[in-house]
Amino acid sequence: MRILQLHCDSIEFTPVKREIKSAEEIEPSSKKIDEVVVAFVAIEEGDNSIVAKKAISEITESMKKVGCNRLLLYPYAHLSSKLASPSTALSILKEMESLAQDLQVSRAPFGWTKSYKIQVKGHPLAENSKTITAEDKDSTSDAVKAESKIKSYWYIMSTDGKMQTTEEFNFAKHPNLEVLAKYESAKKRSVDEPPPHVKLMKKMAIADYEPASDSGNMRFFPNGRLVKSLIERYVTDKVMEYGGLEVETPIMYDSHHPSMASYFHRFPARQYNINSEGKQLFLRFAACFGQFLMAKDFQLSYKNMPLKLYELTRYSFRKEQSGELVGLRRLRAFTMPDCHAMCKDMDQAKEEFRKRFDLSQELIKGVGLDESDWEMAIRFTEEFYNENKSLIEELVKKIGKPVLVEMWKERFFYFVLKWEFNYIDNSGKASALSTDQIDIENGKRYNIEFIDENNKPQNPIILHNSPSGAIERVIYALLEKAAEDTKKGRKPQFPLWLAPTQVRFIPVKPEFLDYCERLAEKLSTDNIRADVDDRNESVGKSIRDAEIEWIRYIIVIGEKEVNAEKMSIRDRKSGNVRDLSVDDLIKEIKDETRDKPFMRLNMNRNLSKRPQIMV
RNA sequence: GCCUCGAUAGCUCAGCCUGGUAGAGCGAACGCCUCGUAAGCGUUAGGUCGUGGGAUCGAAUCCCACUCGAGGCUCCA
Repeated sequence: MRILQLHCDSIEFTPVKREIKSAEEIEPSSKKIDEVVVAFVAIEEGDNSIVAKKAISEITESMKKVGCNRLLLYPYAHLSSKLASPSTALSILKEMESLAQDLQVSRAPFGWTKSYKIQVKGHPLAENSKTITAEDKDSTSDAVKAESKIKSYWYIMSTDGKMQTTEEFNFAKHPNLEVLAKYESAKKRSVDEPPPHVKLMKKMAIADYEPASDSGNMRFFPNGRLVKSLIERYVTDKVMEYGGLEVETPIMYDSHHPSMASYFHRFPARQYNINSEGKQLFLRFAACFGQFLMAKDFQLSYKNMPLKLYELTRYSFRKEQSGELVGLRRLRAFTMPDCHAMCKDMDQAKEEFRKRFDLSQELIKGVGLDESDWEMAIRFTEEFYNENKSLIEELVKKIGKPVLVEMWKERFFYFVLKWEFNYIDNSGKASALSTDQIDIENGKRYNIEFIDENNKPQNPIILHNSPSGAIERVIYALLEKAAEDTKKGRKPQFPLWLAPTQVRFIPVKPEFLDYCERLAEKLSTDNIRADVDDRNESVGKSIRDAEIEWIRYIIVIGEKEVNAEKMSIRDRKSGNVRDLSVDDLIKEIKDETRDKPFMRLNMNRNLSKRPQIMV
């Protein structure tokens, strides 16, 4: 965007004739303004809401200096040779006009040939030109600056509810909590090697970077897609069991919709922006928008509450800073289960909050992360704590170990209480998995209303729960955990229900291939992922390859097996070779994967038919 | 976004300091072997040395810019 800014005694302009088809519909009459700053503005390709905001804040600033409060926005194409489309230009001008409501703002009509008379003042600040781009550093808005100023008080709360400062607390028995506390409050980092999951996600043919996309947008190979699908299915099933109603909402929204504009004003986002036909669209960074806009259109009574809407976003987008993107830990496009509960009052919200806490805890264990793998952080305002001590203490008691507390003197965010489970990885980094928040602001912002017992409209309190956190991040945690196992001399493995291959058959000689195929077929009709190494390789080589793929059950088939009831089964978990019948094996696998979703093998059953994805 | 480091065959890496026709292992193709619980043997193919520019008779190697990745800083509503 280019701006020529002039402090004037007066300007008088007259629309003469329409210059373009999309010119504004106006009554072409002359207009004279005295004591005014005129901003001649050319909207350029790539300009967006951020540029508009920045332009207005710069204009406002310089107007303060010259002591003038009256602004005229004057579309002026000739300042630039790479103009935006007229429709975009007009909508950005309108946006600037609405952003400048603190001033007496007016706007010359767009798309008209105008004649004008102008009398510019003669002082040193009277004339000024600006070039404004989205990339400039200064685009961080006041809200972001304010956010960085809020003061946090850090404590550790023990299971008996006792709070000690992080300095007082004895971390001897809680090394991971210490890592989290240091990570969050002191921002201490000490890492000099890449996180091991990055290597593993490639090696195990789970996922990889896609250079043709933007950074942080991953591709998932068949194995990765399978693992991801299973976790997605599991989380969705559990949330629906809890009572979440699954919905689907658009991935992009109009930045100028009143609810969005208000939200951005308060919480400026790092979002992907798309300009299309004059609309400034942004890619969602959570499912909130879609679900709130949907709930707003529902007719709700207190009898319908709590109303629980759920969506698994594929994808949510956050344009994180490039330096912060790592493997599957921090992405720009990610899959986020997001379940909102609209509650009629704080009592109901608190009751629901408890249920979701239990759900999240169950879920995170279900995907294969033990309590020792993660640490809880809980954040609240001082006021909320004083009024709701018992709720907070109850949650800590449920976790059964001390948690990190962040307390704010005043509320800045839209929530009064928030907790997360943080996975602590090999490099001592903490990443949030499950989380829930009590939101007392967005019900009103989005005009979500229900009719209460007294026939009065009310805004609900909204809970924001991601019961597992981003699915990619769950996979990251599982891979980091596997890397840790390797480091400690244990064999790494996926939980059996997530293993891309659960059982592998290896024939001693090609003549036993048919028998292997029949067994694999039998297992797959029983919903077990079994495959066959039909390559002409030595038995030793085939076993080695199966071990490298972390396959839980490896079964070598030869003369002995064909003629006997039992097979010798190499079990990765115990490390032993055991003799089991097919039926006993099926039963064992069924028992271990009970209550978990199943999907069929996502690769050809025969190894010789598979592409080599990662060596 | 800023600072530091890196990018060589499908994968993992050597070569770079000290410029002179591009190397290994794994993987792939083909052939031999027909095998009992972590790598059987041989042959062959495979590389604009991340991209673009510069200095040089000559660049994977020296210089600059960019892209992508890693670590740190910042950020994570």
